[in-house]
Amino acid sequence: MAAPRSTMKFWKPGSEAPGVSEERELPTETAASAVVHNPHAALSVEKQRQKLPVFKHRNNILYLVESYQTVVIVGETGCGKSTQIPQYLLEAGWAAEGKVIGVTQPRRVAATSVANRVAEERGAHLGHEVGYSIRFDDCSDPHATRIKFLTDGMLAREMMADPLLQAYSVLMLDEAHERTLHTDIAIGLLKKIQRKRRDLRVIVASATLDAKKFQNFFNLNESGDPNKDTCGIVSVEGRTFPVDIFYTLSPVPDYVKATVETVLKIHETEDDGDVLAFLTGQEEVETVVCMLQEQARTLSRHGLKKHLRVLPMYAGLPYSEQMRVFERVPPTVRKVVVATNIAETSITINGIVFVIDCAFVKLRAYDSRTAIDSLVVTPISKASASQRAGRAGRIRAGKCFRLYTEEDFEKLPESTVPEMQRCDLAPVVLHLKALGVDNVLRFNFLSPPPAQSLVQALELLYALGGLDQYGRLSEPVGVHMAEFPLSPMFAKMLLESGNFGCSKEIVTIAAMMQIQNVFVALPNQKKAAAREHRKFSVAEGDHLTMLNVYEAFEKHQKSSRWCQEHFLNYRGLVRAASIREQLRRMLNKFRVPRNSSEGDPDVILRCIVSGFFANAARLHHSGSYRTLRDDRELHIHPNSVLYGEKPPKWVVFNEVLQTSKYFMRDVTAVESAWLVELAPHFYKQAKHGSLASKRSKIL
DNA sequence: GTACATCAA
Repeated sequence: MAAPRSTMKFWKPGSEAPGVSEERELPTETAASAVVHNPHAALSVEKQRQKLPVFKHRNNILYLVESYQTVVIVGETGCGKSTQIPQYLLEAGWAAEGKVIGVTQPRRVAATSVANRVAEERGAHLGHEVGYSIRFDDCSDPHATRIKFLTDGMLAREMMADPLLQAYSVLMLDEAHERTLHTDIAIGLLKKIQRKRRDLRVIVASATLDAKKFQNFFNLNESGDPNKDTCGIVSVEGRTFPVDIFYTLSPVPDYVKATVETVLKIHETEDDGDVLAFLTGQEEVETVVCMLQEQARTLSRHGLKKHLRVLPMYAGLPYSEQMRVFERVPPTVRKVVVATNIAETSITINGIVFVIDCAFVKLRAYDSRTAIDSLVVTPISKASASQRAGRAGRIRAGKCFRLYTEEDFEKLPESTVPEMQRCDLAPVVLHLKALGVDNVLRFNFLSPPPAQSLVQALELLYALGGLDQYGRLSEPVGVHMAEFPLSPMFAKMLLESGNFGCSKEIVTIAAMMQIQNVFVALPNQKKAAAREHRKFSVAEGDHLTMLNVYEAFEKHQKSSRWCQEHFLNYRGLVRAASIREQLRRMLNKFRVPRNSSEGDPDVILRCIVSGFFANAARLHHSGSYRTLRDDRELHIHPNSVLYGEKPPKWVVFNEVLQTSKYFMRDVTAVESAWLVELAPHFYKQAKHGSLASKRSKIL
C-alpha cells in the first residue's frame, strides 16, 4: 500500500458527554415545523414543541422569572431554550402593555435564523409578532413585535436611545458563556439598569461552567439569607448523542502531520461518517488539505472503495468555496472538513461523526502598555475542547480524537479569557461614557479589564478630542464619535472629512476598511490575482488603493462577475456599500458637508492623519519602521500594496498585528509636517527635522 | 525577504 500507515495511537479513558450549551436547533425540527396553516400541522408543531427537553421545565422557568429579577439558565445543546423560552414568556403575559421580550445572540445569522423558527412555530409573519434587528436589517415593528431577537451589539446600540431599555420587560442573553465584548458590556449595564428598574427581568443563558459566576454577579442580596436572593438558577438537559473522547498516549510533536495521519486512520478503520478537523489558521488548513488530497488520490488508485472528499473551511475563503462544505456527499464518499475555529461556534456542518482537535486556536491578545494587538496561537480551554467534541454528536454517537494527552488536557484553563480582557478598550470606554458611566474604572464589569487598558483608552480618546480634560464626553465631537459604529479613530476621521473637503472619499475609505479580504485568491491562482490586484494599487498606499477598488466597483455596476474577474471579494464589497450608506447618513445627521477632493490625494491623506496620527511610524535606516510613540520596530504587512515597493519615509496605519513580527496593516504614506500641524497636542518638532511624541516624553 | 482566528456596530 502506497499510503503510509498511521502511527497515531489513541486511548479512551472512559466516555465523556459533550454537553455544552448551544445554539441552533436540529434541522429536522425546522422541517417538521415548516407547514403552519394546516390545523393538523399546527397540532404537530405543538407536539414538537412539547417534546423538547426544555418543555418539562416550563412552569419552573416561569415561576423563577416571576420570583427573581435574574434567572440563569444552564441549557445544553439542543434543549430548545432559544426558541421556546421567549414563547413561554409571551404566553405567560410578559409582553403585555406593549412591552417586548428581547433575546440577544452574539451572531447575526443566529439572530435571524432563530427568529425565523419562532415565527414559523407561531404561524406568524416574520417582522410582526416575532421580529429581529441586526445591523442594516431591522425586521421588527415597534407597535406589533412582542418577541425581538437581536445581536448583542445591537442591544448595546439601543441603549444609547433608550438607556433604561424601557421598551423591554424581559431580556434574555443567549450564549452568554461566549463572553463576547458586547455581551459583557450588556451584562454590566443590565445590572446597573436593574437597580433602577426592579420590574426588568434578565435571563442569562449559559454553559454549566460559568453559571455560578453569573449568579453571583447578578445576586443583589447581601444579607446572606437565601430567601432574599435576586437571582435564580435552573438546568435543562440537552439532546445530543454521546461522544467518545480519545487522547494520544504521548504528546504529539507536529499536530499538522498528526491531523493528516488521524484522518487516514479514521478512514481506514472507522465506519461511515464525516470528519471535522480543527487547526489554527489558513496556512495550516491548506497544508493539510493538500497532503490529504494527495493521499486520497493514492488511495483511490489502490481501489479503496470509499473516496475522500477533502475541503478547507476558513473565513477568508471565497463564499462559493465555503458553501462546498455544506453539500451532501454520496454514500460512497467520506467528507473531511479541515477548518479553523470558525467551525467551533459560527457554523454547523451536518453529518459530522468524527472530530480531530489539535488543542490550539489563534486568539487576539492586546498589550495595554504598547497598545498593540497580536494574534497568538494559544492552547484552547476545556470549555472549547468540549464544544469541539460536541460537534461529533449531533446526528448520532461520535468520536473525538484529541491530539494531546489526557494529562495535557487537565492542564488546560477552564474557560477562554473574555474578550473584554484582551482588546483595545477605546470603543468600550467611549460607549460607556455616552451612556453616562462617568467613572469607567469603577464600572461593574463581570470580569474587569486591566486598569492600564482603560487608562490607555482614556488617553487616546482625549488626544482625539472625544473627552475633555476632566474625562467627560466632549460636545459635540465626543457625543458624535460615540454614535458611530466604528472605532474612535475612524469616527474622528469621518467627522473631520467635511473640513478637509473630501467627505465623499473618506466615507468610502472608512467603509472599505471595515471589511476583510477585499483581495481574494485561491492558492493556485495567486499569480493571476496579484496581477489583477496591482491594477488598483497606488503609490500612496492602501487607503487610496481601497478607494480605487470601490470606485471601480461602482463604475462596473457592482457586478459580481466583474469582481470575480478581478479576484475581488464580491460579498465584501456589497457589505462595504451598505456600511458606506449607513456612514453617509450619519454624516448628514451631524451636518458634515458633502464634498469631494476632486482627485487631489493630499487632502484625503491629511484627513486620514487627523484621525490616525497616533498610529504613525518613520522609516528606520535598517529598512524597517519605528513607531513615533515609543520607537517600536514595525514592518509593512505583506498584504499591503506598499510591501516590496520603495518604502515611504513617514506612514500612518490602521492597526498593528503581531505574528512573527510586528506588522502594520492598511498603511499610507504621509508627510511629517502634517503630523505636527494636525496633532500639535501629540507631536512636536524636535531637532534635525525629526518628530518626537510628547507622550513618550512624559512617561 | 513574508503572510489574516472569529464575530459584531
